Amino acid sequence: MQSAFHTAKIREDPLAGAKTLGKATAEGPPRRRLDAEQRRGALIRATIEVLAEGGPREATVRVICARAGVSHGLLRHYFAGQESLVAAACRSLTRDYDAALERFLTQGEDPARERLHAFFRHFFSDRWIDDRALGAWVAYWSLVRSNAEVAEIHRESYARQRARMAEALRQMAAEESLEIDAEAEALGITALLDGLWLEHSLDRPSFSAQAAISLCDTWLDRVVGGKEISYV
Amino acid sequence: MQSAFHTAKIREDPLAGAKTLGKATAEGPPRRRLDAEQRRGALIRATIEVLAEGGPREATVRVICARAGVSHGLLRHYFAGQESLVAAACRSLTRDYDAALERFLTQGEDPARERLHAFFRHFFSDRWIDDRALGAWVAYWSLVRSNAEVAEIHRESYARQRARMAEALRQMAAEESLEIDAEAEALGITALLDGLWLEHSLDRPSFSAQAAISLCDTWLDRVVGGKEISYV
DNA sequence: AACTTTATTGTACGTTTGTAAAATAGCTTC
DNA sequence: GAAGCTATTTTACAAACGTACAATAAAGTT
Repeated sequence: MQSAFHTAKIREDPLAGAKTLGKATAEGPPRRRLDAEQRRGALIRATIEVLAEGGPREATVRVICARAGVSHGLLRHYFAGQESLVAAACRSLTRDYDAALERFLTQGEDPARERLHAFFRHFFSDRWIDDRALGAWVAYWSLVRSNAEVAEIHRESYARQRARMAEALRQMAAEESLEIDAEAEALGITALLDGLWLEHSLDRPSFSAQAAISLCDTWLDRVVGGKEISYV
Repeated sequence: MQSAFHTAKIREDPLAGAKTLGKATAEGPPRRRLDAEQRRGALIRATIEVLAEGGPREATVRVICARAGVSHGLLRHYFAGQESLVAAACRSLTRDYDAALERFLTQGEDPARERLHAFFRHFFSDRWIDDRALGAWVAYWSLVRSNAEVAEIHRESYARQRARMAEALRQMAAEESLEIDAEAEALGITALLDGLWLEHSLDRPSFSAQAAISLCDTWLDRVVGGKEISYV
């Protein structure tokens, strides 16, 4: 990887402006002991960022730690090794997604159809359609295949995702007196969401976020058609 | 990467059984000079396989060349470097996909709807749902972001993909006297295909190939519903 | 203020990395 | 069959890799 330019080795200031403690020498900011959970969180966040920007190949121990504003020796103090840290980052990623699903689909007093629409809007907003997000997710998918722990994380996360979606669809059907196969419809709209999100993230100009949201809403509209789906 | 076991350094036989030429010493099969296009093809194929099995991190120059049955020094004789080879592999990947699209959607005398259905079946058959295929595609996606050349490959490939799909849908609409927004419907079904394929490849047992095919057919059925999609 | 604990750094080490370039050998041409 | 071309291998090398571990210092305890 000699072609990749060297990232600055300069130690980043994890808490600029708080120089009252410790001695700030000319070599940079002083050490700061951090709460274990905070440090772990910072390392995980740094891993996601680096994974997102440069892919798995650039996500080396030294680069991750530099991004976290920490020397590379510290990684093994909080994680068993690089793989373990990356797995933790993947888990964090799926947790964020699941939290968004729960917030939009299972909370609030709005009709289910409106809650679903709100989630579509959120999913194609800048919160998720982000240069960084795609890289992290793609790196995550690439690890699902090679890392057993990450594969398990994915299995659980995907099942929960579909279950939440099916539940919302069931509520919508009840509110609107429709007969639907909620599991099959959930599988479909989840795949539609994933596919639209992937392609929109890969090449933003190829279609608008509004087009994606419309297509998802259309799926809901067409659910009414009620033709049986053979869900084997 | 000390955890990764060392792959056997033994030279693989690129053409077992053809030992009439050269001297086959005890150290392995003799060298074979190959046609430039064949050698390039072998290296590209090896890159896809390695990318698929181990992801971008394991796809090192030495591993790729070993898989191609060639010493690692040869890579630079056919490609400018590792990145260039990987870009060529991505191009090959999209070409295969485009060829399948053309074969199923634009050839034959069957009604358009049946041709689409045949493509769905093909897309979720073992030809595409393959442990190796997913890894290669995920690696490809991860490069779309970081490699400008691969990004351009994707842009062209995706546009062609949607155009072919839209054309098939237009034919179906004409044959069945429907009024549809072919571009929007193509965007939707393409995303549905991508999403289903991704999730099915990531975790095969989570739903059957038949379920995926049914969902795609259902999309076609529901296109009839004819509600206007605002495709911005 | 001295002592303990341990978070954090810095250095070291053996491997592996991508590429460069010399050495070798297969095929063609004369 | 000797000469020439170049595909292929071999060797070499500096840089970067992940991990181990001794050295340092920040915070808590007495």
